[in-house]
Amino acid sequence: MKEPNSPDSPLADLCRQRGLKLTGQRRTIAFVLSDSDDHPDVEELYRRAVEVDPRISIATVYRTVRLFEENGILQRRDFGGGRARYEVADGDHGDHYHLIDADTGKVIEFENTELDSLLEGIVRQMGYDLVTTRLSVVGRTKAKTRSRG
Amino acid sequence: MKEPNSPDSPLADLCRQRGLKLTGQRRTIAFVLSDSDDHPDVEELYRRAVEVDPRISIATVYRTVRLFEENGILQRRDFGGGRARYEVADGDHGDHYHLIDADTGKVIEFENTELDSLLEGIVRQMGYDLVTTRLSVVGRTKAKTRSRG
DNA sequence: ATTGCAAATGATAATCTTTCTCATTATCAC
DNA sequence: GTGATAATGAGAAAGATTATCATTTGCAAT
Ligand SMILES: [Mn+2]
Ligand SMILES: [Mn+2]
Ligand SMILES: [Zn+2]
Ligand SMILES: [Zn+2]
Repeated sequence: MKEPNSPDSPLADLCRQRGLKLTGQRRTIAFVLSDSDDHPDVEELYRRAVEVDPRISIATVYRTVRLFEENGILQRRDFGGGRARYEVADGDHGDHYHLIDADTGKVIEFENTELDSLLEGIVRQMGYDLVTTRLSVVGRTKAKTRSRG
Repeated sequence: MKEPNSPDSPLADLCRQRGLKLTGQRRTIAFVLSDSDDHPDVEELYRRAVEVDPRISIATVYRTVRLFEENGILQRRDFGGGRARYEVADGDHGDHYHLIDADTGKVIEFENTELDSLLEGIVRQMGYDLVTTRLSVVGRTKAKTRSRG
């Protein structure tokens, strides 16, 4: 019986560094995540993982994203669609915010240091240390022809 | 049979203004909401409503918050606890943001016009009109004695 | 390479929040 | 007050996530 091995990936290495047991399923999910540059939910991750290795269950995908999130490898996002979405907590990708197109649902990332420090300052002034910022803005394209699309 | 009538409230008036049928249950829920200055979830609203009028079901609370939200009377909030929370969309209360205490879960409201216009500007510069801002920050009190609390 | 054991997996049940169904009841314009 | 219409209550159903448990696997020590 041939075992479909996924190639190693940056996330698989991270897995080892954290002392997590590197199973075939985790290698596959790590590979899929490293290969993604969007914000898939668990169902979508499951679809992509099955392409690479059919011996995987959605329960394991749920377990693995939770594990990865607890270990700082993944970030969970809530764009309000009922299901959580995930992206790699990448050091060089950097912290960023999300603009969601109200009509298409498309997610556009942006960074803004002025926003970073403004939020820092507001929270500090209220006597707190900033732990997490949960921010997404919904917008509609200005010059969009509406009403007969 | 005596029918426990809730007093009218600002929200009950809004109900009428929008042409919504003003049932006893809606009057009760409107009263409870007008009486609240926090961010209750549906279960909590249900508890408060039953105090006023036991002839109410949680299904109706769910239906009513949805109706009120669709009519701009309520705002739905997501503070990440799994259930939606609600507060009155009050004109004079004004738009505001939320700081959540990481240790206690307490929700602290704040306004900041600089943040308002910065977000406006960022979104406009990306070619969009700002529709909704979903922002909450999690913070931890600076001078809190941790680790043996 | 084999063994052994703790940990992970797959399949599915359970949980949790929210919505839906449908028979009954209440609102409101007349 | 009557009647058409919409709202309600109770519970089923849906959708997302977590828990259960028998089986399999990774991996450290032999
Ligand atoms: Mn949510
Ligand atoms: Mn079910
Ligand atoms: Zn992102
Ligand atoms: Zn508020």
